Amino acid sequence: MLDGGMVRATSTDLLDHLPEKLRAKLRRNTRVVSYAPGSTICLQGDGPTTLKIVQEGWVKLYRISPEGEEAVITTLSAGSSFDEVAALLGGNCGATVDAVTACRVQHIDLRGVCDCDDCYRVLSTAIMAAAASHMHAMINHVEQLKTSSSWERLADFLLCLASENEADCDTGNCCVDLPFERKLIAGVLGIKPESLSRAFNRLKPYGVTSPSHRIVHIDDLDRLRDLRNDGDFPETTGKAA
Amino acid sequence: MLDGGMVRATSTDLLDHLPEKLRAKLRRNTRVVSYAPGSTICLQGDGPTTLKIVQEGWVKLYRISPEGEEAVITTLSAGSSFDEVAALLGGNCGATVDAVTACRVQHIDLRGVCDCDDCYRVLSTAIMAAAASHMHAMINHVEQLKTSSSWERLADFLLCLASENEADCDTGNCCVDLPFERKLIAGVLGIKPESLSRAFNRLKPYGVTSPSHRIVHIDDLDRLRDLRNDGDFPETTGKAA
DNA sequence: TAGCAACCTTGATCTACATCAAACTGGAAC
DNA sequence: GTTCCAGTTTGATGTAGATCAAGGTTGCTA
Repeated sequence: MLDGGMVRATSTDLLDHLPEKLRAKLRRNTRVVSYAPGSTICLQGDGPTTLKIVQEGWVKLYRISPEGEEAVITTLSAGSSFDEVAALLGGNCGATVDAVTACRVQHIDLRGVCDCDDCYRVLSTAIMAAAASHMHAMINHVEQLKTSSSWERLADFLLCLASENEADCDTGNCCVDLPFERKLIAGVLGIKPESLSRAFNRLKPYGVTSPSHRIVHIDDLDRLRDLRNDGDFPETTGKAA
Repeated sequence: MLDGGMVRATSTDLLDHLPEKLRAKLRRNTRVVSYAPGSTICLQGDGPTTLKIVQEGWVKLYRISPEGEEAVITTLSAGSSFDEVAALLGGNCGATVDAVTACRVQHIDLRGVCDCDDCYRVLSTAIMAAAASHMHAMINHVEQLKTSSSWERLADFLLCLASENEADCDTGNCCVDLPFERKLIAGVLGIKPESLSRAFNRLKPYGVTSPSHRIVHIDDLDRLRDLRNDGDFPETTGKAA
């Protein structure tokens, strides 16, 4: 529910629980590439594709619609992977991926890696787990797009970010660093930047303030969480309190 | 693009290319269940779940949001499977599934089926292929929700249905049988029934007419397809021609 | 075939979000 | 610092879709 349309950064990744022997094998097929912000990591349809794991920074997956409009599918950060299944089965890249911030990405060529059934079993299990988790996130995203308003999705997005910085945020107040520009946040939420700005205004009466473009302060996480669970709504015409 | 948010019915299913020996093994773990329209096949969170394959009829996957609103994730028909990965890895059911029409569903218990690595390799490959295809469909759906209007999504939905009845529909005119009630079509498209009704009206000037609630006639498939590719728009105020 | 209930459509109105234009901000380069 | 420019906000207005209420259809049952 509260994934805010964004796959969460984790400290671990898909390779973490593989046996050392297989990891060594994969390491030999790995190319680590650094990307400048805005550069393209792979294009939808490219193939045969590699397994990609974000080591550092943020990337966005997106499509360009026939009308030329960009549809952000999701954003990913360190620990997240993509194209897992396609890499193992010899398929193509499922969406275009751009670096949002400076970032470092592992490209792992899985072709021929799993000549032994044992390897295949272990690796495919890890890959299926990752695929299931992506599926879960996408289902949440669709649910959210179909049932929540823009400010509700924004609240979910902020709560999700907050729960990632567990360090300083369990309950009570909390400072959230926005990982990328608001235009992209708008894209993730499926709205325009102007509407995002107004969505932030709607959350102000609920203790969500923004001392600068990249920082958001939440007075009371539980209050915001309740807002998203109770069906309790902010004033339709609400402005800064 | 043109999947209309709906995973297409196929004559074949996930099991079709498995070796006979494995299929026999799976058959021993299979329970075939018939469902009346409106009955529930499984609940989100149920577990450990089974692999489910629709043999006949239509089912819908959905979630109930905290506010009690139903969000249709997708609909599936004969040949489509769900919960594949969760069944193999011992996870839970990812969404609630209801029978939309009378239908027959295989439930396959995958626990313990793959004691041999060989089986696992073959089965997991088939499962990953199915998972990748679902992922692809979900990405299309998100793209569609974020970039297309209600009538555009309806056009995609109809074109998708039309392409399934390939028999009578390649180009030119074509009759589409709606597989379920319009209220559910609205849910699939992420709009309300009233809006669906108006979306149909918008498509009338483009040769989409409806002699009865369950039948839609498309004068010229290519014209409708062009409409979705060219960025050419129907009149904002368009009514029945 | 009459009656009923569920489904669907239509009209009037309201609201959320988009659009367009203008002003504002804040960080990078000079 | 000043300048610049992209990113952001704000205001005015337009439009798609939601909502609410009423009226049609369709198909089932008797």
